[in-house]
Amino acid sequence: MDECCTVNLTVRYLTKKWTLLIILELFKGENYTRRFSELKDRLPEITAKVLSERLQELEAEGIVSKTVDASVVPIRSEYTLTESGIELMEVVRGIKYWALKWKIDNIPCGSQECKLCKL
Amino acid sequence: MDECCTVNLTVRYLTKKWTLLIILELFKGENYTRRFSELKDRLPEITAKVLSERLQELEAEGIVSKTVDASVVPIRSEYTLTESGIELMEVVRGIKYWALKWKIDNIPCGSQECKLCKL
DNA sequence: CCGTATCCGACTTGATACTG
DNA sequence: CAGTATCAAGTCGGATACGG
Repeated sequence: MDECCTVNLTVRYLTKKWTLLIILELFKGENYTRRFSELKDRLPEITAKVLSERLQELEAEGIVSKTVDASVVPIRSEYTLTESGIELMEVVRGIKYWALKWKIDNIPCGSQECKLCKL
Repeated sequence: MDECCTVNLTVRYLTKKWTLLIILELFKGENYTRRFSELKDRLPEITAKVLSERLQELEAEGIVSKTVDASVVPIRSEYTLTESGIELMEVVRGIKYWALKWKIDNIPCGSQECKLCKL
């Protein structure tokens, strides 16, 4: 599979755990931007370790860009969806529409808007 | 995360390794149907164990239906995409379009149609 | 505050072998 | 052909520690 096509490769990293949910959280931020701690707060069960790993992977793929303002204390770092990252939201929306159409009866938080888990 | 909403839960199992690629292979079969060995042949690096596990999960989710003809030797079993499964192709298409738009230069097999990996 | 590093246990996936 | 069993390897989660 190492020598396979782009689409296959793309499925591989987009479907890594947390990746799509991180993209969704960035999308919901002002200017498609969120800070590390904001992401961590909004994805309550992710660990700093995995969040850090995923953000680096997304940056390497050109899906997320990182800016650091070291002139302030404490340091302020922000992660922003790139143009390609924003377009990935179509994939997340596709999953959401499908889930709301076919799995709506399973919603434990009682809302199609998924307020509880901020989705 | 165990007590989270449907969309979140849906992302969780749709993004398990191989799941989307299995759905794609079924979609490409006649009548959205393929046999176990066909799937295995077309997903060259999947193991029988994982393929079996994923198909059972997809069946449990109502995405795939299974039919077995035990009257022939060897036994013939077929897996077919349900209506909801067919609609999941929109998600796969979304990923494919995105990949072809943003990652086209990385294609090692030299084809947008991904002939090498049957994608 | 924003991380990275490490260790470790748990869960997931992979490799191989082996049946009806 | 269509799987299952077993065991090894990889990935993820959780806690903790540490540095910019």
